[in-house]
Formats: sequence, structure tokens, C-alpha cells
Amino acid sequence: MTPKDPPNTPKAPAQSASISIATVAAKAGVSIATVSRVLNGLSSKFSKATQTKVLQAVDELGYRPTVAARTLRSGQSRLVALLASNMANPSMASIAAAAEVALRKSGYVMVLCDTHDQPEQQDEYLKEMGSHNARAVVMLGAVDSPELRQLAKSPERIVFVNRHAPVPIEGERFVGIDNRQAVLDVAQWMHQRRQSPMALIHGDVRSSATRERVDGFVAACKSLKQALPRSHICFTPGVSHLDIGYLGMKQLMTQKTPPLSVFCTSDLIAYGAHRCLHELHPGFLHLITLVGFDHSPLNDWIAPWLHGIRVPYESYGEAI
Amino acid sequence: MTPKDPPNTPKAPAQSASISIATVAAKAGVSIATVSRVLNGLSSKFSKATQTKVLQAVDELGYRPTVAARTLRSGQSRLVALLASNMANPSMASIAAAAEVALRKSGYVMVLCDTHDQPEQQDEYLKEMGSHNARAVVMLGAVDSPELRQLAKSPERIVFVNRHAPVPIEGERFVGIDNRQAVLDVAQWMHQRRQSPMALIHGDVRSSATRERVDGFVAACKSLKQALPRSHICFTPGVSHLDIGYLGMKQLMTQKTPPLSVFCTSDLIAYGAHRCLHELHPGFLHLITLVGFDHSPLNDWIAPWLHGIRVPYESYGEAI
DNA sequence: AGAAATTAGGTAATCGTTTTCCTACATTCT
DNA sequence: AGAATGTAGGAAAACGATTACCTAATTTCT
Repeated sequence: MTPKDPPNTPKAPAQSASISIATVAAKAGVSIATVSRVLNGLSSKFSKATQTKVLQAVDELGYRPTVAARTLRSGQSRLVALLASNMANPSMASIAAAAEVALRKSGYVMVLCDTHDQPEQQDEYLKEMGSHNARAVVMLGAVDSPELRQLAKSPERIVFVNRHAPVPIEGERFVGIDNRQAVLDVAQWMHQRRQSPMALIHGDVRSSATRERVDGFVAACKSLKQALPRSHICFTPGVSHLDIGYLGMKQLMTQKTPPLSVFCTSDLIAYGAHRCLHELHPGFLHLITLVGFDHSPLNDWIAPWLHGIRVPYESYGEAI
Repeated sequence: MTPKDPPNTPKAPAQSASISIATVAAKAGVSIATVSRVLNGLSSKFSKATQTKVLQAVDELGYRPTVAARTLRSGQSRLVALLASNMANPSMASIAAAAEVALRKSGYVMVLCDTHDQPEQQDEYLKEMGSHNARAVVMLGAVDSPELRQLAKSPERIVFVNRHAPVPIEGERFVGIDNRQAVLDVAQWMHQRRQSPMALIHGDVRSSATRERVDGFVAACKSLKQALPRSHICFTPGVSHLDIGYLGMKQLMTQKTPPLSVFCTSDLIAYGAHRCLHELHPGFLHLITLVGFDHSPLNDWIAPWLHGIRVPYESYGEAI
């Protein structure tokens, strides 16, 4: 309005110079507030005509609201953090990918963090996300940590996937399959094929998912009257599931009666077991049935020998 | 100070009530500005004693600056976006993991986005990251798109990994191996083992990495006087590299003289080729040498049959 | 027709930082 | 001793959005 053009009136903004909501407002000939209202769909606060004007200005300028400002003012961001315990695991990667697609569809932005299953790193990330005003946190394999307990007080902002919360949380959001039912199916299938003796190689039982699978499998065997001697239940601490599988299988093969079918609580463990057979006992490769758990899509391609539970990770995204 | 305690004086802030820089300043008995200076290390602007006071207050309150406010004011965030063309590819996942670790070490936060090799999604993400004031963008397999060209004008904020920029950029930041040298090694290795005839299955040549590998391999064969007939160079469009490998191998096996060694421009293609042999020509499984490219750490475990170039993805993180 | 309610939109406060001034005081130089 | 130069730290203006509050103008109700 002032023809004197005080220095703060950017008449013709340089192409890529910051175009703020003020620029749009000026172009559309309305106030800043109105622009904001149109953009946020606060209806019955503006007329159709104004809306058109504003939207057109936005379009012409290619305006996008600055996330930082919006976040600062409203205290809410569209960031969702996904804390994965180990991205080297392809099944985690596929969950992450699925979650990313689903979240994006809902207008969120996913931040991926790898905690390497270490409480300190998990805490560091949780704090970081706190100061980012993250809308929610998806824990893909949580470990116990102080910050997690703190966050657990607002359970609606935290989702646990696959592995339950390490501390009891009332109102816990959980996404995952029924491990007990699944391993029951596995046990029955193995039982029917009469591939005794059976064995079990499992991972660290501090993970609730692993625990459920182990307990469930043992219980299922018992109810099926299927022998599963203590010596055929194997856990060797290793640096990765691959190692655990390799070492577990190696140990099983030292038994008097090596197993004919082996259930592994994860695909990676099964990979390890397979490698062990391949390298040390190639003759048994076709005799021993390996059963895994997860079934990443790659399996069909690179591990056709592997049987297993298919976990519908693709569908997790939606649920989250 | 005011004993009347007007409602805006949070005397004993409820545990998780927002503790801002003002809270810290009050507790330390200094001004907001000083706290900010101490936290940002603006030395010679405060005394040792003040520093101690402030840091202690920060520690006691467990204060963390609000990212949004900082970003808004300074126009810089610690966000780095990684746009990957396909997260289902394990080698991408391992690059992403490596990058995440390295960036975190430098105090950055990585945002992972999967563009599915589609220009529209890539653009959408690039815009999104623009409005997040992302410090930099790492393109792990870029495709051409309007927004990318726009961004290319400030080449210091964009890093290309593996695949070169689809448009020429002066001052391009690139991280990757020397594809031509690598495929030369491959060709020599195959040539020495005298596993003729040789063949090549490759992916979409719109990717600069693929193109370099294909061209390099063909050139290497020529210079080694190693026959590589046109009919043994295969590309079948497929939905994934796995498909491409499968279909490519299938086609090769219809030739009069099936190859004895096959170079695949990616591990996934090799997986596909392997499956094809496994399913359709099991007799050839041990006769044909497959050579891949990437060598994800999983290969040792699940694809011991695969030879190939190891790409040191772990070291990419640092470089980025 | 006058009161009440709704609609349309402007003004300005606010979010939590960083950063530019500015003011004292203490030190060093001539 | 007076001037010049640091040094330490406070007050307040940004940053770019959202939103509570307010004012007119219109519509609806009685």
C-alpha cells in the first residue's frame, strides 16, 4: 500500500529467495492469517473466492510452509521415528520399507535410526526425537532403557513392533503376529512329516518375540508328545543371528543322534545353520529340513531350501 | 522473584513440563543469551565461572534445545536426507546403515526415504527436505527430475552415491568405486579361468553405474580378445533385478551354446539367475559360474556359490 | 425492524532459539 | 591520567508459522 516502499517490502522476490507465508499473502492480497487458514483447511473462516486466490498464489510461487516454524508454534511435527535394533537384518529392512510407505501416505516423514540393540544409543535417539517433537516412535525391537521408561508414560506415542515392550506398559500399542500360534503350526507341520528327531536353535531370549517362540515350540512339542530333548535346544551367544545359527548347528551335529529337522527362531539363524551344513556336513544338506521364521521376500530367491513362517511385514505399515 | 506467583511463573516445573532455555537461564542466574552462547561455544564471550554454572544447570535440568526453534532461527538443521532408489536391495540397506552410523557420529540425523526410482516421489521428497532445511541430500541412485536439476545449482549440498547424477553437474560430489576398473578385473579373472563362453546379464542402462559396468565389461572382453557375442548380452526389463536375472538366465539357456560363466551387474541379478538354474536347469548349477557385483555381507552366508566384486560400502559412510 | 448469530478476515501475541546491538567494567598503551 | 581495547553479559529483534481475539458486514430469528 505504501508507495514509498520501505526496505522490508520485497517487491519482486529473487527467484529462490525465501518465499514465506508473507510473500503469498502479499501476492494474494490478503493477510497472513488468512493464508494460514486456507492452507490448514480451517473452513468457514474464508470465502471460496479468497481460497482460490490464495491457492493460486501458493501454486504460482511454489510455496511450501517452513516445517521448523510450524513445529515451533504448534508443538507438533510430522516426524515419526523408527528405531530398529538391527538394520542388517533384511526382515527389519522390509518392515522399515513398509512402514515408510505407509507413513508417507499418511503425510508423515519417517526417520530411521539403528540402535544396534544398545540401550545407550536407543536413549540417545529417544532424546533426539524428543527434541524434534516427533509425533510418535516406532520401536522395532526395543531394549530396556531409562528414556524408554520415561516415554512409556505416554503410551499413545509409542508403538512396539514384533518385540513387546521390555517393561510392562498398560495400553501398549503392539503390532506383530501371534508367535505361539505360529510356532504351534510349525511344530505340527514338522511332526506330521515325521522328521524326528527335532531340534531348536534360538536367539537371545531377552527378546520377547524369541521367548514366545521358544516357549511355544517347547510347549507344542510336549502336547504333541514329540520328543525334544534338552540337548537339542540350542543357544550359543554369537555376534549375530548368523553366528548363532552356525554355532548352534555345529553343536547339534556333535550329538549322538543329529536332528533331521531344525526350527530356527529367525531366518538369519537358519542361514547360519545352512552354512554350517554346507561347509562342515555337506552330506546332510539334503537330509535335514531347516525351518526359519520371518520369510523375507528374498528367501524365495536365495534360500529355496528354507521352509518357514511367512510374516506379513508388508501389512505392518498400515497398522502402525 | 515475585512472591505473588503470577500464573506464568513455574516455580517448581512439573518434571516433564517444557524446560526451555529460559528455565536454564533462570536457574543459572544469567540471561538467555549467555546460556545460548555457552551452549554454542561462542568463546571469549563468557567467563569460565559462568560456563560452569550454566553447564551445571543444563545438566541438572536435563535440558535439550528445541530443534525447531534453533532451525527456524538459524536456517540450518542437522538433518541429512538419504534418498534411496530401492530399499529392498540389501546393498542399499547396508549403505544406508553405514551412512547412518557415520552421520550420527558427526552429529547429524539421517532421514531415510525410498524413491522407488520414480521421479515424482523423488521430487516430493526433495521438496519436503527443502522445507525441512535439510543440511544435505544423499542420492543413492538418482533419477532425473525437475527438482533435482533445481537443487543441482548448489552442488555442495548434494552427494551422489554409486550412480552418477543424471544431469551433468560441475563440482559433483560423488562416492563410489571405479566401475570400469572393477569390471576389468572381473573380465580378467573370468578369462584366466577359461570359462568360455561368457555372458553378461545387466540391468537398466539408465543407471550410470550399470552403464559403466556394461560398457567396461564389453570393452574388457574385446581387449582380452575374449568372445562375447551379442546374443550373450542380455537385458530383459523386469519389475526387479531378481526378475531381470531370472529372465536373463532363462533366455541365455535357450542359446545354442549356453555360457559357462555369467557376469551379472548386481548381486540381485545373480540371485535371480541362480534361481533360474536351480529351478529349470539344476544340472548346470555346478557348471556355470555366476559372478555378481556388490557383495553384501549376507552373501557369504546364503549365496556361497556367488563370486563377485566386493564393494566396500561400509567405508562410504565416512566419505559422505 | 431490531437483536442475535454467523461469516470473513485483519492484528498481534506467541513458540524457543540465535544474534545483533549495546553497556559496563577491566586492562593496556601512550 | 586519559584513550583505546578487550571481555562479559544483558535487552531485544528476528526467524515463519499458528491462533486467540477483535471488528465489520451479512444473514437469520423473533
